[in-house]
Amino acid sequence: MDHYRTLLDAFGPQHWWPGETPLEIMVGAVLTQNTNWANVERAIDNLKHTGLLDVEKLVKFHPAELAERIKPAGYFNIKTKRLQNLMRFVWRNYDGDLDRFFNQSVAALRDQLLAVNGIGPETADDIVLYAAGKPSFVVDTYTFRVMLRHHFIAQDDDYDAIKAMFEDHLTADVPLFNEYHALLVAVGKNFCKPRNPLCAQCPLNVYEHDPNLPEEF
DNA sequence: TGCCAGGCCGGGT
DNA sequence: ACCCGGCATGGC
Repeated sequence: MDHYRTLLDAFGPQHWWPGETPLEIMVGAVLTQNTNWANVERAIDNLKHTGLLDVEKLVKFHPAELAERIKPAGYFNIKTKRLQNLMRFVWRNYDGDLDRFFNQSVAALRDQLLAVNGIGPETADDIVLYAAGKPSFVVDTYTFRVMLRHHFIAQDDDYDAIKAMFEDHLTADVPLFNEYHALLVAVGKNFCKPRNPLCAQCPLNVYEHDPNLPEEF
């Protein structure tokens, strides 16, 4: 918790998620899988400007045409399938009504998301936290790297173990989970880079970088 | 120019 | 139960 305070003081509020509506956030969560956010924004802009940011339209749009729109985000064929899988789930089970979809417990919502092919733990948590506004802590590669570099986790700790570490030590507060994850990404981008750790300048400079870690960590 | 970016799935051991 | 290749664009 004091680390949270340290990061907030160092970086300031991050104002995540960088998307406006719940639907836009869901789309962004799928498109950003292993992908630079700048590329995702181009893809989302293409969808916006052609009026495709709509559950029913995304379900019914021709896959090849949709793939063309989201091309800048990379992996466009597989992401077309994943996006349409997700939209089809909401369309069939909730008539495309996101408020109804989100109106259930965190655990139930997360489980439903995970059952959609193409939605893994991070994408599910992105959607639960940032689109639905429910407290589910998000773990991503930045989180993993920052935590490992600071010896807060072991190299073989899995997603759920890391997620549990945060959730066990924090109150289930949406603005806190929101900001904390965004701040960890800021640390990762600025100081905990692979092959180029800038530990000495990092606000979390509480350790000596371990040269025995694999370079990508 | 090669490496990287807010993962996940499916097939092979 | 792991492990690994595949998926693809744009920026530095």
